[in-house]
Amino acid sequence: MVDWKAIEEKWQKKWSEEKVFEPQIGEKPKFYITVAFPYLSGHLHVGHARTYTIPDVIARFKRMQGYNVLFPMAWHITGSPIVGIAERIKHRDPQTIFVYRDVYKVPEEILWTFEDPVNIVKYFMKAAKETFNRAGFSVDWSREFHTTSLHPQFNAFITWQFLKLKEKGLVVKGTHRVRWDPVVGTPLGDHDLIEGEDVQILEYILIKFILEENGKRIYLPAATLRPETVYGVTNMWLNPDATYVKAKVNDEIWVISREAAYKLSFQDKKIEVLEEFKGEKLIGKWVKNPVTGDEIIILPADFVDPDNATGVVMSVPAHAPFDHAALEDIKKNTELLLKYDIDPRIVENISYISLIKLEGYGEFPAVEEAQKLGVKSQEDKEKLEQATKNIYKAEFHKGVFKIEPYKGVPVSKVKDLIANDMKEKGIADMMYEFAEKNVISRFGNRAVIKIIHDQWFIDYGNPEWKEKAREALANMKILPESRRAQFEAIVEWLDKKACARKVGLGTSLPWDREWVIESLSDSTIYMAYYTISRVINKHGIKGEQLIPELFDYIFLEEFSGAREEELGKKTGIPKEVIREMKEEFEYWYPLDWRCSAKDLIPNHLTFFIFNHVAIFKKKHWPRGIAVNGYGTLEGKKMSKSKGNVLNFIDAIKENGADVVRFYIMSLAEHDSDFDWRRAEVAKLKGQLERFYELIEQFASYEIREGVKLKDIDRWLLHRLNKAIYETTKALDEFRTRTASQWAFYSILNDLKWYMRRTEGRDDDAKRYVLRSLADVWVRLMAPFTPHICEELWQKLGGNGFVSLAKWPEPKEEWWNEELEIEEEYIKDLIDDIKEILSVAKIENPKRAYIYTAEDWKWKIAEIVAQKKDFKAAMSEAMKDPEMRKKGKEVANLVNRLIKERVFEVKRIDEEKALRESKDFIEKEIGLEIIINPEEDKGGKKKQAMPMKPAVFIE
RNA sequence: GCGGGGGUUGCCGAGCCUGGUCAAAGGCGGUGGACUCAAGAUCCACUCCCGUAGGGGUUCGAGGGUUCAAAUCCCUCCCCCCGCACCA
Repeated sequence: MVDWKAIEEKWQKKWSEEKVFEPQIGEKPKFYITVAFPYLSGHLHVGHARTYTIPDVIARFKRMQGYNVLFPMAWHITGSPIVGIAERIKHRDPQTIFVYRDVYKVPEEILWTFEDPVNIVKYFMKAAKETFNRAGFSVDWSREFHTTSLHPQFNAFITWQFLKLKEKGLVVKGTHRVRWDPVVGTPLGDHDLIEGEDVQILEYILIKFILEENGKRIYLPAATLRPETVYGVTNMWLNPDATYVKAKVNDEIWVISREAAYKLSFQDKKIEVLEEFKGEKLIGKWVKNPVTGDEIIILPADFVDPDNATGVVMSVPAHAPFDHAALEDIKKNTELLLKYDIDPRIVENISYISLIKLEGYGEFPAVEEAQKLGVKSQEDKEKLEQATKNIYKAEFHKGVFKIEPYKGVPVSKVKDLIANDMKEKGIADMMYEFAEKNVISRFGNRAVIKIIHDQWFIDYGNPEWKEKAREALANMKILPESRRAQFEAIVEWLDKKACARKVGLGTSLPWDREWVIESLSDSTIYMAYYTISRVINKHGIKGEQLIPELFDYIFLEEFSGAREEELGKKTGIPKEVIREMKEEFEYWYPLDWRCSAKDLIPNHLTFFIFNHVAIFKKKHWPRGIAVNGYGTLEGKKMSKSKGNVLNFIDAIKENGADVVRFYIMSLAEHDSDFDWRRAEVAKLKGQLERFYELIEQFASYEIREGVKLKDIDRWLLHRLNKAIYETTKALDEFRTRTASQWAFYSILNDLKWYMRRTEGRDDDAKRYVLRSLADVWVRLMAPFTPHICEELWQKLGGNGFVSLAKWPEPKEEWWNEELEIEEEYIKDLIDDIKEILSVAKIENPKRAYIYTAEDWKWKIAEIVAQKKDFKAAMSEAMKDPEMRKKGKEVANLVNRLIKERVFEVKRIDEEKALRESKDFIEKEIGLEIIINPEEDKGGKKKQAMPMKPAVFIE
């Protein structure tokens, strides 16, 4: 049995004592890799383990390749969730207590101290650090820090960052729409909602139809998502039973539903209700279309929902199935019309106005679609929904507008064009509305949409900035490369991003102290801070000493003794120390790799690019991003609220760090997800134990010089070379799964085969080969399973730490492609014979006769491989008089080889290979074999082809 | 709706970018065998269908197309997952 825990503790202690992972700047080429620091509202789980193990494996790999590697870590505690948790603990919220006591296993006496958010942060920072140490991460802890004003030095850095952004005009103030609790008076984030987290916010265009009343202008703002259809309005719809109001809206008089008046009061509208009445009051009146000037009649419609947008709807029956159905219904309903004193002939005479040319449809797509789906009346709501969806989609994507002045413009473009034109002329307004009704805050109130002012934004929409971000991205490596498209799309799409709020932990905006910089905005360039963090920690530099000018010098200016002198005086930091910081930054920057899980692509990782290009010189722009996928647990998504979580630390305690590391690395690659299965982990543990025992055994073998190797020995060394080559290639691209397959499984399988092939042998050659293999294998595995590899490296008598040992490289003299082909040849032959035995059901087989392809067949194969064409190959072959003698046979063979496209031929000595492996083949198939006898048994001889000998079994 | 990514043999998951060597890697599961007093572990074989000589047939979401040749390229359709911001 392997004592995982003892081995892990032993080596973790040694690494730490000897500061193996605390690089000093120097002459060696540097390699700087970071990973998104964790937000510490709880323990890390095995999904996180993936994100952090990848960069560690890469760091270890590059370190062994001779790079000076920096892999630092810090903690993110910015934001409101931790404050919210403290709040909920204080109020003894059962769900929160369940998560912290039962899922995260926080001891009771500590749990109650969590009423203070600072204690939560302290507890989980400590826990996370312990977890990372116990995972064997090669982190340089001398650079550790955490965010927010609780860390004055980092606070000073973020202050500097925001001053820079402000200076460049990239932080701006503006208005913004938010989900809002109208009772409590607070913005609502996703986690503040008990219902409706994913409800969209729609932007309705309000088109102000004009109602003349006693010579006064009153507006009926019809709400629509299709402003272009204003040209096809035939009538208006109001719900006769709903309550409407006449209200003073800013300086105009509007008629809207009572609900709309309430909602609009949050959207920059000063509302004063003058009068309330039922919709029926306006039925039968006439209003004027502000765009076309048409006079149209207001008709009654039950389907108009006063709780959606303004409750005022314009009717476009040619292009809106609902309007069409309702209009046809009402045409037949003379009784209803008479009730409102409307002359039925007026309605009868309403004619549809066609606006959009749509391929596959005639004048009135809505009418056709309704018919097609079998709509009988406006009561067929489901069918009408479907028809609306179909028409909307089709017209939007394929429709062409046909009314001047927009004739010929695609609907997808004309929509915004018309809306903007109307807004400019003051005949249209807009209104935000939820796509669904039930959006409920955690306080139990129905949310509204509010427009807030004075919000600070980072202006990612700035065109010059975008251009620089594009440039940086184009020059970066993205892994996997297939994610680049997403990055590009996000860069284009990003616009103003609110960067500060009034609650939570963080750094204050330097020019507006009541605002706290939010978490996605204070985590974009901290990789630069790591470079100087060691010096700051070492010399105990205080936050107030880190003045903006000092950061300017370190990060943005050229080396200057005079500046250092000057800044030394200003800050009280010795100028040598300032020089040290400057050197660290210049040495380590730019960052080589940024790692994170894929969920951060649309925000953090892209902000990371933007902020770097905004602040730093081009030579310091980041070089690469690698993203990874998530993890599930036994096929299910991990969810702490359901308790379905495996904490990283618990996984380590259960299985050992090396097992967990290797398991996670071997499961999935790049951005695909992995699934943690207990049974498989246990299996892997067994395999790694066997690995340990094998190496231990091989360690006792001496390497003797000058041993004579057999083919199969050299075969194994060749395969080992290949494993080295492929592992290295995979790790260069962060493909940990492929790498682990080559570094472990491939070698294990080859070793099994080798043992089978050499059963009974125990000689110097075998011992030499196995010992050589051990030496390589341990180093290939070291990035994945560093602890047991250190232990094994010691047993192998290696120098120093395996963590710092030289990464293996293929040995020129070990390559032997031919042997690999020969070995495949033997395997194939054994398979063939076994198949014959099973298919032919030969009774009592005694021996197998093997015939290899005659020399001329090889020659023909080589000619075909070269010529790749029947005629050319034949004429080449016929130059040889020997070949001419068997012209027909040659032609047949050439024909067949061409047909089968056997264009890659590497000649081996088949008979030699067979004789070398004769005993083995006989043992495997349980028959005597006779190689190339004189006699042509069973007339099979002629069937022999290159690489495929003929076989006859008797 | 917008944006990104997918649908592969019982399951998970490679391969598809650079068409042929793909019935399609690897793992899991399953079946049989070796070992063992036995179990476990380990090792070996098989695991789409058919087949008394190493072969043949039908597959890679659906339907078309390009090609001597397509899981791989093009078009159309269906289905699924993720993100859409002030939230870490």
